[in-house]
Parts: sequence; structure tokens; C-alpha cells
Amino acid sequence: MLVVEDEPALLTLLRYNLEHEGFEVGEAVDGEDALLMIEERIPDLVLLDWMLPTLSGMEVCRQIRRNTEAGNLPVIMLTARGEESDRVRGLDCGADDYVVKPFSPNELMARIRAVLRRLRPALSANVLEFGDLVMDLAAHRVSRADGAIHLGPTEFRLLKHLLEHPRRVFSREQLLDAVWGPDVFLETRTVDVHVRRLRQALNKGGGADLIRTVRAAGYALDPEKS
Amino acid sequence: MLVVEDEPALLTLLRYNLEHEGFEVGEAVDGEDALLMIEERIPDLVLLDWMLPTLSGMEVCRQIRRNTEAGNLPVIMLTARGEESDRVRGLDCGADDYVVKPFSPNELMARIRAVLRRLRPALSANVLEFGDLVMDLAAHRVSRADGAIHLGPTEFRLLKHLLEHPRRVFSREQLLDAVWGPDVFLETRTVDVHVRRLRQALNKGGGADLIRTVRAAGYALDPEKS
DNA sequence: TGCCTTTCACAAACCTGTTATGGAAGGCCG
DNA sequence: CGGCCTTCCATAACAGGTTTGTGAAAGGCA
Repeated sequence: MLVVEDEPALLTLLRYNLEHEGFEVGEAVDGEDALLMIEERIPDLVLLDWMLPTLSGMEVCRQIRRNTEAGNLPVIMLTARGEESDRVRGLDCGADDYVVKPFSPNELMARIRAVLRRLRPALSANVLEFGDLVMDLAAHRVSRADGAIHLGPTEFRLLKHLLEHPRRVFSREQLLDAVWGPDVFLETRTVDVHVRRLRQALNKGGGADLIRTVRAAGYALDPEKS
Repeated sequence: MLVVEDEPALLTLLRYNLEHEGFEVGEAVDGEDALLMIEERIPDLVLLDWMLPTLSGMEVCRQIRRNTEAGNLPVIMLTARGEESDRVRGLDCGADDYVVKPFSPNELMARIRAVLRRLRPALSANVLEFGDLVMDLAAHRVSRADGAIHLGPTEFRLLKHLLEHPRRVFSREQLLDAVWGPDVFLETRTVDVHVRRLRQALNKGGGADLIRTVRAAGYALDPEKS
């Protein structure tokens, strides 16, 4: 979290409240400073005063949006100007929210939470991860260590189920129930074959085997050797 | 865009402004009505009055967040209550923004644009882009790598929907609902044919195929090989 | 008529469940 | 401790089935 504010008293107040909520707080005192810090390390969110030395908050916001790396970084504008035309301009220049001074710390925190809640699910709600393995449910894609992996429908469902319960061992019967459905009647060995195909696909890139075979019990997603 | 508001005058005002900005507007007059309409077809955004018959806006908002399908639907609360504790509660129950009556239409529109820009960059612009593909909604034109592309009405709507949710996989049923409307009764294979024509048109210039087929799942706009 | 949409039929691509075989792991007994 | 045996698992190949691509034909609508 980066706070860009040139008034020391307000900066202190903000830092106090933010740290109290568990955020790591970085500070910048003018617009150029802020852009440099963002360049160096992209924060989770930027609190941006409207009136700043060197570069106005609005200009900083525009430059953030123009930058591809940090382009969708959440920005909350902080300002003494409460007039409507300013508010419209603030939002239209790309800020995600706009808080008018004087504000109550509680309201600001609520707005920060709201903005973050909006951002996080968009990035992670439909994604399952395990180690370097990533499954994007919405895009129906699996990748590992930046390499895309192609899976057939059954292997996809199988991996999804394993990812939803990492490290847990499932018997072949449990996997048949969970992945194929409760009404199918298949050889339990069939599971072996699909596990093999899944392993083959997952390890194509050369990583360690992520599926552990538990003799006489079943399989689990778990990279550890024994 | 769904407007949930029990005061007819305000509803009319909102509809006028929203349609003027190019949104399709649906209406609901109480909370239960709203939830039903959302169930049936998920809108791009919900404008939600705080005080409603049958179910309060806050309760509606909570239920929306609880629903997995519509869980990250953008919600803007609309309310006469300007007190801080209410604002905090409103935001914390999951609303993405909170506008106090009386509000100016301009500010509301700016906030809507801000929220949409965050969640669905696609919907706030008049131009949809994906890679070298460009769709101009206003001019109803599509082009790729500087070559104009002619599409029939259905292919246009199909591509528009895919562009609004890039990389996401849609089943044939979902596409029929979203592109043809919720009440049509067509063969799911009809989608294949339109996808094929869309592909043909898009690839005429020789570019890579932008539509990914996901076996047993559907189609997605996504250029990577898989 | 001309364009667009929908359906159909067939072919191609791909996926799936099964089986056969060989190898590994663990237990039992001398 | 070592050898043998049993049980379990990994692998490969295959035949059949399902899903998708494709071309064409029939029907609608302006």
C-alpha cells in the first residue's frame, strides 16, 4: 500500500490506521516520487492526494493507468475538493474511488476494503493453485512454471478435484465417485490410467511429480517423496 | 444493467440517463424481484436502492455475494442515508460503491464508469480490443491488423460477448443464452456453425486463430495454442 | 432475390475404458 | 538376512465411442 500525501499530519494518521489494519505502508511526498516508487515495486493499492507538489494527483493517476505493468493498480483519490465536477473528473481519470477530506478513518478503511475486495476476486476467485501449478477455472486452463498444459476433460476434472483437496489421499473408488459421478460403473484400474495421463501431462515440462501414489490406499496431490 | 428502485420517478430518471450512455436497462421494484431477475440473467451491474420492499438492499447485496454465479457482479448502492456508519456498513456488505441521494446524474454515471472500468474494462469503452482485433461498438465495425472484417449480426453479437469476457470459456448453452437470448430454443450445435463462420471471417487476413475450442466445455477468445 | 440463420450428415480429431504385460513393494518364512 | 511369493501399480497399445469441424441444403426475412 502506497500513500502519497504531502501533509505530514495526515500522513501519520493514515499510516497509523493502515498499519492497524495490517497493511504495509510505503510513503511518497510528491507525484514524481510516487511514480518512481510504483515503478520500483508495484503496491497493492495507492492512496493518492489530489494536490501534490511536482505532479498533481490526477496526472499521477493518468500515468499509472498508462503504464502497462501497473495499469490496473487500484487508486483511491484523497481530496479537499468536494465539488461535483471534480469528483467526476477524478473518477474519469481512472481512480477507483474518491474520498473527500475531511474523512473519517473508518470510512476510508471501508472504502479500501471495498476496492480490494473488488480486485482480488477478479484475479483469484476462479483459480486453484498448488506449488507452481495453476488452474484457471474460468479459462479452463492449466499451466505450470509458465508453460501451458493441455488436459482432456477427464484429466481436467480429476486434477480439479485433487486441487480442491490438496495433500489428501483418495481411494480409486472415491475418485470415481467424485470425478466421474456417483452412478458410473467402471473398473477401478481406469483411475490408474487417468492418473498416469495426468502425470504425463503435468511432468512434460520436467518438474517433480506432483501426484503421490499411496500403496493400497490411492492417490494424493503432494510433491513430497515418501 | 439492472436498476432496483421502488420510486417510479427516480427509476425513470435513472433509465433515461443510463440509456443515454448506451446501457440496456432492466428494472426491478423490490428485492425478491431483483434476485429473481439476476438468477435468470446476470446483468453487467446492479444499481441497488437501500430501502426496498420485501428485502433490504443490503440483504440483496449479501445474497448476490453469496451466489457463486453472480458473486462478483458489480453493485452500487443508492441511498438517502448519508451517515458514516451506514456508508461503512454498505461498503462492508459487499457493495462496490455507495452513492448518497440526492445525487447528480453526472456523478452517478462517473461512478458507474469507474466501477465498470475496474471489473469489466470492456463495458466502459466504446471500443473492444483483443490483441490485434478491434471492435468499434458505435460504428458497428470490426477490424484486425488494419483489415476490415465483415460479420453478420449473429457473429457480431457472438464476438462482442467473447470480447467482453476475454479468455473465459463459455459452454454452448451459455452462449445461446447470452448471445441469442434466454428464451430461444435452438440446437447447441448451431453455435458451432456460427463459431466456424466467425473464425473464417477473423482469420481471412491470415492471423492466428483467436478462438479456442475446449473439448466438452465450449469456446473462448484466447489465442494461445493450448 | 439476396443475405442470413438453422439444421443435418458425414468425416476427422480426439478422448476413454479396457486389457495385457512387466516391474516394484512389501510380507512371510526359512 | 535373503529368497520367494503375493499384491499392487505403471505403462503401452487398442478398439470403440464421443465431440467437433465442415460443407451443403433448406428455410426465413426483408
